[in-house]
Amino acid sequence: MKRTKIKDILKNEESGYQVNVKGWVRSFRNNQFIAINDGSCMGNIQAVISLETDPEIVKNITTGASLSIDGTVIPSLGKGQKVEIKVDSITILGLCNTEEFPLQLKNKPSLEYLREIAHLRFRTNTFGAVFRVRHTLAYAIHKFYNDRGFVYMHTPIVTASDAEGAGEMFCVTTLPINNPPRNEDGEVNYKEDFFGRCTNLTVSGQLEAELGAMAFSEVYTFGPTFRAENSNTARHLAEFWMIEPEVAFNDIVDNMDLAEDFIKYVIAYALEHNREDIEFLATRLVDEEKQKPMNERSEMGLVEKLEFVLNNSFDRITYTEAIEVLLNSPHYKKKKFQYDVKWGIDMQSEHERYLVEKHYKKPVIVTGYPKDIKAFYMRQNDDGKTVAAMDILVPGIGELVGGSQREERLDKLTQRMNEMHIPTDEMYWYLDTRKFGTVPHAGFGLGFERLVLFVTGMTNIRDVIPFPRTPKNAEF
RNA sequence: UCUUCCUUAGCUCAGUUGGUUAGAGCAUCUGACUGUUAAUCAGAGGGUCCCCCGUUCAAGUCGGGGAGGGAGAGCCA
Repeated sequence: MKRTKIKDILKNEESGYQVNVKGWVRSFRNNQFIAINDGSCMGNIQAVISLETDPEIVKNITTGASLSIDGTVIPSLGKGQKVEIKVDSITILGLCNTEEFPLQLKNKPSLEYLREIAHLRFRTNTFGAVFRVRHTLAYAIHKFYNDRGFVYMHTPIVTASDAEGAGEMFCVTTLPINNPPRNEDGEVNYKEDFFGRCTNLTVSGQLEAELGAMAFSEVYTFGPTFRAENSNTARHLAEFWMIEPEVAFNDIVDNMDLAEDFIKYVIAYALEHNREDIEFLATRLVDEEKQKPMNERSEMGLVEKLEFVLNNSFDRITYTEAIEVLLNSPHYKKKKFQYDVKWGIDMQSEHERYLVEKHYKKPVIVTGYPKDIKAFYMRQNDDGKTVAAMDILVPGIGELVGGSQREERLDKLTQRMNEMHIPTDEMYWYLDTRKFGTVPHAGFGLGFERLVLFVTGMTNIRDVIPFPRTPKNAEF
């Protein structure tokens, strides 16, 4: 018989038909009641076996074992579920030795412990929900851009471009690490390396995406990026996924509109299609926050927070206004900021958090940053001091999006590159876009895992990517 | 990389002023159980108290060093 997904049985609530179900045992009670989960949804189906079932089989129905069950869907005789399966025949597909199985669901294992058994943690309610939501968000991202006529562009993972200077990079080489070939001056001779030059894992697909935008008008990338920074925080990974749309003919305001529409679209899509998972994560969050003192708990539940974001427009302020808000804040006057506030600073997390969590209490888009704290490719404003950059700051996460209108004027761009000591000769291919039919254009980058954090209410980024890569950790 | 907290049974945690044989709940094992919902009931087994060095008659407990983890910070997405 063809397998039926548990999600479909639970959803249509009908009874009186034969099914085959396959999945893993979540619990087995009273020698009769098997709670089976196949990952298709949060819920388990209850399969009821007869007390005359072969004791050899009953013995092997243990938490974690995999089963195939044939039976009839009937209205449940007990409370707690509408339908259940009356089992006709049962096959153990894979045994699970309970003495060795490290996942004891009844103990509510900590997230930290589950991280150590990341290969098994998908079998918990929490991680099941997180990774179903992650999938839905990824799908919604492609759907959003596809529906708007964007071309999904695959930018390279291995790159020779180190121009952006967006942090430390991982070197990609096939040279022997102990004894690499060297030039006369003692430097490693990359001419003998696989690509004939020094190559790295990409830190961003933006520059390549700009090349695509100069032909397709609107493109986006969605792929892995790598940073070899020694950052040990709940918001950083060495390997993470980033979405980077790039749109020709867009200015900074179009860019903000796109980013806001995009974020709202994917949140709405997840709320619609993974309501049950998000509601479970919401109760999980409430439980977790019970450990915290009152003043550190969230004011809104997870679902309310997401709906609030959907139903309110993001506040849009300039960097200059943001600094004024900070300078006029009671927090500043009581000298509660650790870092000084004045025009020209690169705002610290404490400043961003104050703006977004205490002052505006919703997502905020900050534009017009000082040019000296931003990248070379951002378009210079007429004031000569600021650039058309935009960051979207979100409660609990900080910077979710960073983007800008790009500098499309060749002379201004090369001048800025020279000032910042970026080699224009190596970047000829990038500058060619400005030489041959340049147009105003804009784009942004959104860290996928930070989006997943926001939507799931999880607080550590290692818990929203299946196999996190962080300093000193690449197991599994 | 910095600050700070933590590390005791498979998991989550108690452990008093340094003092006999280190405890609990859950999990596991054995048995019971014809409607359970984190099933329940009875019994049993289970410890390199993170590692090293030191103080002491005596260290899970005190001191120093190291490792691992959490939270915050820097950098950023």
